[in-house]
Amino acid sequence: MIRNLTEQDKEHLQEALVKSGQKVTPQREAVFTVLLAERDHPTVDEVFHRAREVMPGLSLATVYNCLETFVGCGLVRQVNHERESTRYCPNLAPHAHFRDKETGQVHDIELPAEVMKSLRSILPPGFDSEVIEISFHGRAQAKESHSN
Amino acid sequence: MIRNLTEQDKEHLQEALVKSGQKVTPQREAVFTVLLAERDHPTVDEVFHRAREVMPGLSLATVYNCLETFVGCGLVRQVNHERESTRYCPNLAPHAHFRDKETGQVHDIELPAEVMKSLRSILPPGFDSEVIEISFHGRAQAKESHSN
DNA sequence: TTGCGGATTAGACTCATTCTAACTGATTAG
DNA sequence: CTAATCAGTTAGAATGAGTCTAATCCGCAA
Ligand SMILES: [Mn+2]
Ligand SMILES: [Mn+2]
Ligand SMILES: [Zn+2]
Ligand SMILES: [Zn+2]
Repeated sequence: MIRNLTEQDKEHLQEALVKSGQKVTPQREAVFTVLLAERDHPTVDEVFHRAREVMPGLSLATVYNCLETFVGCGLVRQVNHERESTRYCPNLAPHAHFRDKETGQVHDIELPAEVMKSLRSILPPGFDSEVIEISFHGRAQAKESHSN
Repeated sequence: MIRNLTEQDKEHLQEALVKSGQKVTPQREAVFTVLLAERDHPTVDEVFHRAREVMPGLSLATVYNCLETFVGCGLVRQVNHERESTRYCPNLAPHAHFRDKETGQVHDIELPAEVMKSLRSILPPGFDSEVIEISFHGRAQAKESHSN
């Protein structure tokens, strides 16, 4: 169910943490493992329950802390749709999100550099944007999910 | 401060409400007036306080109700940025939002049809989107706000 | 050993939003 | 005219995601 981190994933985690002056801990490894295992944009609660299967003592507070830490050092992105619970995404490539009206599932949508550029170009002079969030809402044909 | 609704605005309000089987009420007029008076994407609380100046007995619950009604009949859009309080926007033209990192102010960004089209085009087959939300976050040079 | 500082933890707290149940007031039916 | 109806309004309670607090825990270094 929850595969272990590859050596490469471990390095990725360690490098990002150390670079921002923080430590690799068992809890952080567990939470990161959960995020990489199933890239379905889980909520904090979902991460919590999944991580507990492998580390039963883990607390919800720590899951919040770990995720905040990861966001802070650029390991994951937060994903919000309206006022629903925040979800987390370890996909670092520029991408948009598509939320299925029926299932609630969130899908990644690749974002070509050319589209990014045309988006930046609509900003009037004086506006300088660091982050652009794009989210779609609609129906997606059921297409069995990659078990990764 | 809070200009009254023009005849045209009143018709717009009435038509949208009646079309979805609802009534024009003094509270709804007051809330709508507030939204049109200052197009700064106010939160519910801001709408509440502004509307109270002209209708002191108005309740917060009613402001929530009115805004939900307006969203339901397409008179205004909800605007969310991360998990901040929901804001409301009466601009019905397709547009994106730019949130100023420093001031928190939200600005409308016109969205050319051509950009919308290129966005739709990045959806893989099987994905059908009704709503596309685009939001920028960064710095905007202070440029005195139009007093409308 | 002991001390330090970051990390973890349980539980209290916040606060935007939603829910509930009583009330109001306009309209309709008898 | 009453009375029934019904959408809308209202105050206040409840909800729940997220944040905060204060007490440990623990690896490391003096
Ligand atoms: Mn789907
Ligand atoms: Mn500004
Ligand atoms: Zn994603
Ligand atoms: Zn707007």
